[in-house]
Amino acid sequence: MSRPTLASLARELAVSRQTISNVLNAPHKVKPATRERVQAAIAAAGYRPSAAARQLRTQRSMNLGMRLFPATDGINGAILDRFLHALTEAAQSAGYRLTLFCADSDEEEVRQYEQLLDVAGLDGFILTSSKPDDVRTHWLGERGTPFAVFGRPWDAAGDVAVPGHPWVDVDGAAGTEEAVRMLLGQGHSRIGFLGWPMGSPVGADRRHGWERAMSAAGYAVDVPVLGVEAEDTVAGGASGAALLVSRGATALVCSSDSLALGAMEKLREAQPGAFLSGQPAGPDGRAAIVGFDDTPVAAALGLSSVAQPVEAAARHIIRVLTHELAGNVNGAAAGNAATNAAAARDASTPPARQLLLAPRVVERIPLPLAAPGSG
Amino acid sequence: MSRPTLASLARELAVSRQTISNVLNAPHKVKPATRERVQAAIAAAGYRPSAAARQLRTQRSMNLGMRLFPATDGINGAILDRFLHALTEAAQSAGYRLTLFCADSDEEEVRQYEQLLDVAGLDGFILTSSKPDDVRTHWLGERGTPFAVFGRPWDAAGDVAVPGHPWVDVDGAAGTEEAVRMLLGQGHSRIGFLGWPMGSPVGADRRHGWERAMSAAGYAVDVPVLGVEAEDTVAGGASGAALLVSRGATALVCSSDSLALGAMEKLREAQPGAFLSGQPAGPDGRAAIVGFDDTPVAAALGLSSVAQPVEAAARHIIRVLTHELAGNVNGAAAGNAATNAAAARDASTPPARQLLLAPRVVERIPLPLAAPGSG
DNA sequence: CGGCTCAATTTGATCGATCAAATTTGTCCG
DNA sequence: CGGACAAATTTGATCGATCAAATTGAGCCG
Repeated sequence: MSRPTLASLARELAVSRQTISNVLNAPHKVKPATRERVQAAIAAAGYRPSAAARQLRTQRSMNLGMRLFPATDGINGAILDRFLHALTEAAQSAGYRLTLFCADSDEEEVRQYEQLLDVAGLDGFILTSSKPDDVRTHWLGERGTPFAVFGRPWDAAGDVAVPGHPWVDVDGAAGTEEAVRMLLGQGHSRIGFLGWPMGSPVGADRRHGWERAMSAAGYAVDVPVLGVEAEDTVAGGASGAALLVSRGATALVCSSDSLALGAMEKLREAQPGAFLSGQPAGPDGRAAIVGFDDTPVAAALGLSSVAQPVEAAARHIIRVLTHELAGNVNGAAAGNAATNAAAARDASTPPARQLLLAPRVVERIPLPLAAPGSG
Repeated sequence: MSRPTLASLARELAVSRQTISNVLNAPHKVKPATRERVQAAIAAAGYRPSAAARQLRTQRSMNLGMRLFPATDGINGAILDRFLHALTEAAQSAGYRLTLFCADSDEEEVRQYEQLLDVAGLDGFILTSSKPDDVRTHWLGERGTPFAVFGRPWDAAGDVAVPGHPWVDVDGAAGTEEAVRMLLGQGHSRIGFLGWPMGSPVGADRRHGWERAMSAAGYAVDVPVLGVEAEDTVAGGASGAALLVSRGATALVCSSDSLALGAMEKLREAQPGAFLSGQPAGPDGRAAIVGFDDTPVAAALGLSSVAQPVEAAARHIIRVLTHELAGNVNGAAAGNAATNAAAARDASTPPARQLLLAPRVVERIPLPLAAPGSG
């Protein structure tokens, strides 16, 4: 026999379609006795309402969309895997499905929104890699389509703007700040920063944390000297690290694991054993290089790194988005600008529409095999 | 004004709904003059048929499902990014959408199939990581749901079984074979193999290619000695490499980039410069270690690696799946067991239902910064 | 007992497309 | 001119759910 429908189940049970529908969507409207009888029948028949029919009538698809970027890098892009998985899982347990799509540019992405809204009736979108003056958020905002962004909205000056749409981000500055504090605690004082070229708000944010921590520790004078820019590649990390070491740095905080990896490679040759295993200042062989993103490579090589809580970010994005979709539109009223996860956890209060999560530094001991004399 | 519908457009044009529908789905049934008039109106109004309404009537959702595995490793899992992106892109340009979902186990995955088929009416599934005696393919096969697998069906003995469902895979043995040939060409003869513990059909396949190439070159006698198993981690690679070197290996073919990375780290310490830069036999500083999967890490570190054509695999999976969905069910008749991409390219002939793609070895020169004297 | 209220349930219309069958239009030819 | 036959177009029913309004039933009270 084929899939049961409301009508077929209704006939079998000698009740009306609407009663069964109510059991599912408004149980309080149904007399307890009937409700239980119907519920039992639903379970027995394995009845599941058709999303298409439901969508046709209600104009809601229970479907969220997200653009999949091409895997450009891979070392840093590795956290996308984790983000996507957590997102899918969270959406799923909130009763939503996740639809992926591709686009070559932001304009193309907007065209896809339009199409997916018309054709598939998606209920909302999740955006990543927010940019200053983002055409996508403008379009969605004007149209009134619900969405949430992983990444702060950066205005043209690189500062945080407040356009009021939901977003979740990780506080990069707090991450590099903590990394510096860790290195200070290990006895380092000449701590360099290896960052991306100017122009990236994310990069500027991470650099800012380093500056703040250095200044707070009384090393403000070193900031102009020990901050270096390099292209975000392994080779860039190598040359940047060489420069920093020549300027007297004994420890490095990097904007990415690619850079950190390059630095590690370079320093391993330049000062075998000494630098890498933390000799100048750090006890018990701790690395004096800290990367960013805590990619699998860092874990594999024993490289310390700043870990972003991407799973928490993904879960919160879904929480905010589904909250808005549940009818709680807008919300300039409540729950803005939280700086910790507390507001995010409580299910009863509305989730923070803007949330900045703190990363944490994962401290690692470099692979023993990198130390001489073990082969 | 709101979204145009078939009815609203029909009223405007003074034709019937069905005529417009025919223009879209069966243009030949409409008189050219009318057709063009309608097409113009469709374009002008920006009309797009509602997928939900269409699905309700036709019972086809134009939606494919794929389970997203948790990012366990990341070094090796990195190719998933590329696969997923290519898959999404191919599905999109074939007019299909891609829905993701999560599951904790294969049984749970099957439960998700059931739910997604009932609720969302997915048209088919893409499976990854095929296993011997796969419950998922059994279930889908029995139920008659279309699907395609990235990965050969391995029977319980680890050999290829032929259950007739569509699959695409990469010929791992051919990859390791080519890697060995490359190393032979560089003058190496004692070429070791660093693989996973027994039990993985994929691992056995890769080892097999090494054995074959070694035997073909007249080094069959070395096979029992120079094949070593290690856990698929960087640490495992390090200890395995040490063992192989102690047995006289001068070059290594590995089952993964994780293993290769570990080997590289280890050998760099043990025989600085000499081994890594190919001194024993290879000229011009070529690496004597070859990894597998060509992950971003390998690229970053200048590690040679066997590259899987995952994009081509993804495109072919979509091609086969959509071909079946277009009504060409089954097909024990035509297009089986192709061993190259030729059959895959021709759009007129039916796509091969089973396709084994050849990987290629990406030869790299180790990072210059790893050579002494450059810092 | 009649009438009123409120809870529980049912009925008919609707969402936006396609299918199958009916109808209109057009062409050709005796 | 009329009739057969094919081409082009239209009509009514349908997919499977929800919405809004109508109906039935129970309980209460004067």
